[in-house]
Amino acid sequence: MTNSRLFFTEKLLEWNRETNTRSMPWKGEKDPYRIWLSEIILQQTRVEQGLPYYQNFIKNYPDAKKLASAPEEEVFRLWQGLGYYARCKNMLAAAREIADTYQGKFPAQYDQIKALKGIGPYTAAAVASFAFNLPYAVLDGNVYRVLSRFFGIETPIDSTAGKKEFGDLAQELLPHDQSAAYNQSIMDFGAVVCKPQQPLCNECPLNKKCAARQQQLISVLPVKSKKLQIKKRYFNYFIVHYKDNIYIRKRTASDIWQNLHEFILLETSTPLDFEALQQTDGFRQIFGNTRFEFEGVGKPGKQQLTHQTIFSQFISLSVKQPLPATDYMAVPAASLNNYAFPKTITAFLQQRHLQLF
DNA sequence: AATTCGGGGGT
DNA sequence: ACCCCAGAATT
Repeated sequence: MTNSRLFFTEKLLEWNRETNTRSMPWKGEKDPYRIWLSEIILQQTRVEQGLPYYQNFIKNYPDAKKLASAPEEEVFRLWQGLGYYARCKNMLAAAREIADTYQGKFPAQYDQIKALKGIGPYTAAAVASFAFNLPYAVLDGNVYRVLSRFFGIETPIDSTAGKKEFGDLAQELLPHDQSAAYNQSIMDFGAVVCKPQQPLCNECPLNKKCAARQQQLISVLPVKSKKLQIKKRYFNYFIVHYKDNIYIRKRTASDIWQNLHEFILLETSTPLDFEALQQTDGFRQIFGNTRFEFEGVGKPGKQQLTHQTIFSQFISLSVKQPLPATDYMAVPAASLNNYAFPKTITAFLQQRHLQLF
């Protein structure tokens, strides 16, 4: 252990004891189920955004067995709006694994924890340290930022080499007798003091030995090598009424919003109005020769995702005969709130209640 | 090793 | 616009 590393760990723990006031409902929590649930919800998600979901899940499913036996659609409804829906699917799979293989008792060994669906290196270390005080250092966005700045490491954090370098360093810095407190400290410190923008360097207890501060690298650390490309997509949704039913389906393709539902979708590579849409093959495949009556259009939607921009329009139609389209099902309009929908559709549904077609 | 998976908030 | 968020699974 070098001097600066001892200094780092000691000052961090001291900051946590004396200055850290960040409070969260699962802090100090020892129930591994609750810790796990909070960690799954908080993957790539801000505490403020995830908090109400956490409360709701704990209330509805107080333990792993309850979650494991819950109806899948009900669980997705609770997850609706939180994003990254694979987390929900994997969470259910993990809960069932805990119920079946471990009799509902959360496994206490790192390798067992890590083997559960949806649990990667970060979450395994978090649960192992917080619930069982096992010596595994967490490596999340906060840790990357704090370590890269204090130690002046310019290796890109989104590279294989970076993951190993930062992971090894984080593990070396971990005081094995205080893994829970230390892991909590470094993440809180990154969130409160060593923030992405406008970090509080003047009041930082580490500033004397911070390499980024000494070398004026605060704004360039941590380094990320990849830049993402954003695609534009045009989702034309048809809300087709048949008697009191509306056609929907569950999205299953390897694409966004897996396991969520949607109306009849005609995706186009360019924006098209209703008249132009009717001339496409896709439209004819859906409607065939079925006569339809135009009911109205909803407010156009625009949703910004990480890798794509979704432009959506909503066109309401009514038919007097069932549609030939087979992969959609006609469900009672009043039952729509039993299904989980992506944000762009729930926004439309809310809008529609005000307008009424 | 690179890509893809949401949605919200800050700048 | 762009970045970031208690990352993980898939390709």
